[in-house]
Amino acid sequence: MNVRDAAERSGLPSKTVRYYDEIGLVVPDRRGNGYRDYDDRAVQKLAFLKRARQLGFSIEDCRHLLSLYEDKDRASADVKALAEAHLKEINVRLAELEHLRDTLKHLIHACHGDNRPDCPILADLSGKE
Amino acid sequence: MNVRDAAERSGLPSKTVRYYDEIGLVVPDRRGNGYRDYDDRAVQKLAFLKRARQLGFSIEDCRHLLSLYEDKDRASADVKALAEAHLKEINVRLAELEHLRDTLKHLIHACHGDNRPDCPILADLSGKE
DNA sequence: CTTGAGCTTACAGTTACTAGAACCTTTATG
DNA sequence: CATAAAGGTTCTAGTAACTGTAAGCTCAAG
Repeated sequence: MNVRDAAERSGLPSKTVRYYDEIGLVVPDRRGNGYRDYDDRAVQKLAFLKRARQLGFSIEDCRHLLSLYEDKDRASADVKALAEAHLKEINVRLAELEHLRDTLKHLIHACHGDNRPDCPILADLSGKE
Repeated sequence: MNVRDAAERSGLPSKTVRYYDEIGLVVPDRRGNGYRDYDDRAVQKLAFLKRARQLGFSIEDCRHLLSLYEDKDRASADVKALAEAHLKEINVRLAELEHLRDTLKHLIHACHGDNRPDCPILADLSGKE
């Protein structure tokens, strides 16, 4: 099937599907006219990628996951290790983001928000600590 | 003072300080030999930027904040609105990240992680739902 | 046969830097 | 005074993961 159909079935934009071909993630066959030709297996891989990307795995992680996915004899320990490393990163990002939110919340609360030029947000940003 | 000193005092890498000059965020004077020459005011602005970037404001937000910071007659309502919009984005990101973490946690827990090729993480990624 | 949709490639732009190369200036030392 | 190290300059390219745009080829329908 053509790229558009593969894109629709996998839920990705066609631009992205072409991009995944370009970087060698999912390389389709080509027809006589040069058009990409995706089969069901390729569409499955694209859908797999969409899900993995949504879960925040990087493209390189995805490449790895895809090869494990392809490999019937892969060890699930490999996959688990990858997922665990990823979870760790997510927890770090979460903590940072929460801290950031608290700081911002505090600043917004302290800011009167009227037309007086005195503003605690700017005061904090300028390093009043 | 030279770029290195300005960088050290503001807590930014000198590369970044030069970059901020290039994009017109903090443009220092130049000496006869072409060297950048930062004064205390410029260093203050750099430090301001560091803090604002740490809080997750984009460069364009920072440009806006900087002009408000410079403007003695700015309305703190403007700053507050910017901060509130930013907080909203952060909350969205937080919710997404939390959801992601829960999914991943669940998957890792369900994965036995030994050498058997059967792996629930890959099963989920392939769209078993 | 023409029109329009859909395919192709290639190149630029996005964000916020970072790395490296080639070259110039200043400062410290023998 | 010569020189070498340290630090300054600009420029280009690379990063992640696409997205947008343009020029041009192919195909299906009327």
